[in-house]
Amino acid sequence: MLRSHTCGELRLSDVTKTVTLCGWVQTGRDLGGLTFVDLRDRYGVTQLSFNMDTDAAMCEKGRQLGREFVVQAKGIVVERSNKNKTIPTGEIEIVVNELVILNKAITPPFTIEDQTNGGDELRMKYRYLDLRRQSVRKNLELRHRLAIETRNYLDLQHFLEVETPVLIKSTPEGARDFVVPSRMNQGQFYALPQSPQTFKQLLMVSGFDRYYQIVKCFRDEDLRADRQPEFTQIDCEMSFVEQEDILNTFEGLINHLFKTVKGIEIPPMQRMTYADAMTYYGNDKPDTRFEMRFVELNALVKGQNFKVFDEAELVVAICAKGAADYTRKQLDELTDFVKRPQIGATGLVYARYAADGSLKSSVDKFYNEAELSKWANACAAQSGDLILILAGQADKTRKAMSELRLEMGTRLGLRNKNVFSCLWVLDFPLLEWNEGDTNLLASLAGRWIAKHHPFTAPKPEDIALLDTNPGAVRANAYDMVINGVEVGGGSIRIYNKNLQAKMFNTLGFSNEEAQKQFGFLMNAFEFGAPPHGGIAFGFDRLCSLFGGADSIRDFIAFPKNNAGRDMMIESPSEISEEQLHELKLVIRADTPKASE
RNA sequence: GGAUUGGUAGUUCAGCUGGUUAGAACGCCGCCCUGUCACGGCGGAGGUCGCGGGUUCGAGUCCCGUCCAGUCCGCCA
Repeated sequence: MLRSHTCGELRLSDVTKTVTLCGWVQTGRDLGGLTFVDLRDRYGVTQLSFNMDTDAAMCEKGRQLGREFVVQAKGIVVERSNKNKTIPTGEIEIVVNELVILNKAITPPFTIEDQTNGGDELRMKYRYLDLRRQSVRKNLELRHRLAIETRNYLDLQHFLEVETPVLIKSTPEGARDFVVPSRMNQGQFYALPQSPQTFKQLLMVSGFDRYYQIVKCFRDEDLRADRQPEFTQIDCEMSFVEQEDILNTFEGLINHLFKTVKGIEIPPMQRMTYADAMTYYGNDKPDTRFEMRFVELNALVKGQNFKVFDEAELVVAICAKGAADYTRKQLDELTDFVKRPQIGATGLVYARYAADGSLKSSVDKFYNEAELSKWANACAAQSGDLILILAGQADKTRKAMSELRLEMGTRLGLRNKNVFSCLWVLDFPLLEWNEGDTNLLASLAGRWIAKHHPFTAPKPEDIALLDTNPGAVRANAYDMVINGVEVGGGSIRIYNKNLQAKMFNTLGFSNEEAQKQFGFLMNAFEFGAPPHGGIAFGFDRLCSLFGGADSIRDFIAFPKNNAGRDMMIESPSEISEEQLHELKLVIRADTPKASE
């Protein structure tokens, strides 16, 4: 070993010891006859001390050290005369008597400190330097803890971690696949898994009745702050269980993680149906840290010659507690907010329930105070509150109101990152009608597609609806939502061959297509498939939530940017003619669509 | 595919309705400084104002295009 101790462990009790430390030079302070150097490693920072009076040659050497030099320093631990209470090693310093520069370093493009001066782009390009910063390293340490505690919990519950292949087969459902050309099978492609879905179901057929894996998944879709093209799931599946068993088992996992990693006991999780989530929050992943539920006002506002409300399919309100003193400027800001194209509302109506008990609205021309007080009643508004109302086509209005609700939650300080509100959303619809948007593969246009995936079991009482009203069929599917973030989701699977065939039928697969795409799974199910179900958690999102951050990138050692590029290694990149030739691939200059 | 914000020194940014020599802070280099820990003091170097075109007597500033980065919608669970 080149060192006897780390830079984070020496204390007053170690005084007089001769130690050898290795690390990077964080910074130096040359006071003339006296020079201090902060030496940093993963574990902390320890001050090296050089004195012109005691050892002029060594002091001269200490002065020569530049930022990020890698050095080995041998010396004696002494008590500082001036202690630094802000760091754990602040009561001691090392009087250096041997100093080896293991490696010089050029000046880094940004300062490697907690308060770095580096912008995101630069820090991504030099990610290996950014990772030297304590704040970034702490995020990866948190990720490590969560992974360890996940394994501890699932192991105690007799789950078995099994690896599944990464080079698999492309399927038409769900997200776009990343594909990998096969050299040995020319003209054919592997796909990278969007999740190990089919494999974990096959493991159930094999009798591994409790499976999990912390595993990379790949989806070739556009990215966001909380979406990466490759991301990590805690993927789980259980046999001989019902929905309730899964909910309890994984509520247990989340409880365990909060307790062991954050030291928080969380209350029993709330549960809400998808239908209620949409009605009361306009969102299938409501942030339940605060109430501010939707109140539908249709019955109270119609027939007063206010055209906007009269013609609206839905008139919906939220009550912002204590916001009646919002200024005209603030209300205009909110109006601008909802009118942004991403939100899509055409306007915002408000009613102030002033502190003096009077009610004033932006539509006083059409509604008198008696009518406004009915609104206030419906919203359970009290004096001092502000009622915000949107109207229009139901789906769009709910979506816009959901955004407004979150915005108001933020403005009113109701979204504290240290408060955690966990929720199960249940009874998702089984199917979704796909209009055939421009971006989807043409083959999927104008038919029903699975909201979760094609193996999700419908609720037994809804099976009959598959023939008459597929959109109304509810699934035995569930999402776990924490603070408005969907952290996990899963379902009870279909294990009955006939029901699976019916499902494929509803999804518009011919028997041949179903056989071709999923034959291996359907065949396996003929050999005795146990009733089973599972769940997958977005591990990166869980990390960012526990770390109180909005972006998952800070919790991934080497993330990609929003164009799917790794700015450090500069991938993706072109490959050589030779490689293309070997794969029998030709890059076309133009890219006409398959349908053209 | 779309909306939107930004791109000026190594870095983070300022730079007004277009105006003559483009600034600050941090960092870097040099000198001074014996208890600093955001050390302090003095001095210095450092710029293709993302790129291309246009308007103008004159463009960092206005217009068009383009590239890069961020956020969001679509998309994705």
